[in-house]
Amino acid sequence: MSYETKQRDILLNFFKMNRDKSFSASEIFEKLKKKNISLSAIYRNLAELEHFEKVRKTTKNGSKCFFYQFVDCVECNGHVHLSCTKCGKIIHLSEKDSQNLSSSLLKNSKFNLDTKTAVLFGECESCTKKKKVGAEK
Amino acid sequence: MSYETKQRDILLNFFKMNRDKSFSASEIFEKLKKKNISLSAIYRNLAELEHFEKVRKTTKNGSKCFFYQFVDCVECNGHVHLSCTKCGKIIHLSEKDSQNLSSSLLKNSKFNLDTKTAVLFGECESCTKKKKVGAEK
DNA sequence: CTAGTTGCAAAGAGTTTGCATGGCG
DNA sequence: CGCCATGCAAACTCTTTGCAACTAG
Repeated sequence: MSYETKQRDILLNFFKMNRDKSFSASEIFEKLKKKNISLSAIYRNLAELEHFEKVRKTTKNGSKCFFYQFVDCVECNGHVHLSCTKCGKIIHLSEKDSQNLSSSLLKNSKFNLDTKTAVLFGECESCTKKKKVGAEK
Repeated sequence: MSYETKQRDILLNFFKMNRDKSFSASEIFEKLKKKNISLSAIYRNLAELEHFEKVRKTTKNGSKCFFYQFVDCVECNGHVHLSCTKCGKIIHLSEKDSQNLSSSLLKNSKFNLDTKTAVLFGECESCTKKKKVGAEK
């Protein structure tokens, strides 16, 4: 990661404008189509950014492709992330809650949670609300 | 799922002999090579078994393929699973711990954890021990 | 100018599907 | 016998890679 290219900027800007969401490579490609950045440039830059821990690569249950989320801060490595399977929103579990989770797993199940990569899937508050509203009709 | 075929039996037996582990389709294919079951039969039966909730399809961070684990009991739908990224072992978090986790996420982050599909990655007890032994050399 | 980066197209992995054949009931 | 499942190969999707052209420093 030595040159500052147009494509790298485009991609980083995209992530900065879309904090707390995760995207697949092709979603990014679609959304940046007008800006002329090739899919392979996206993949290569994502790999770079992942290597330098600016972006995290995650899997989403059921989906066959990878999702990428911006890791804004160093602290992101210290806490677990929640990911809404409906809208893709990322929720940062507080450091305290992450540690509680991690230590209770260690204590009760002798299991070393990998907080760097752990992602819990579910439904966020607003999507749960939406669903209820829909059901009331 | 109406006929009871040789291949279906082979696959189910394989899972029954390997409880608490998860496998990719090609791993299963390799291990059952001698028994003559085609990859596509494996995929099709896995899909069937998943549909009837006998098998759960999960993703493993970093790996590009799906992993399948046997869902032995109905209760498997009520608790969260831990998966060791080193040896593939599946640990069933107790119902109580699962509920604690789920309800604390709901309370603190307004997040509805999907316990049916949630899988936490990390390292199990024996793999953690092995690592330490290796380091002591 | 030199080395890193891009775009394109081809190659790869994992998974799915179409179709003729074969086996369960 | 009729229908479902199998095996094979081809198709598909997502991702990676090789290479020549391009560009930042």
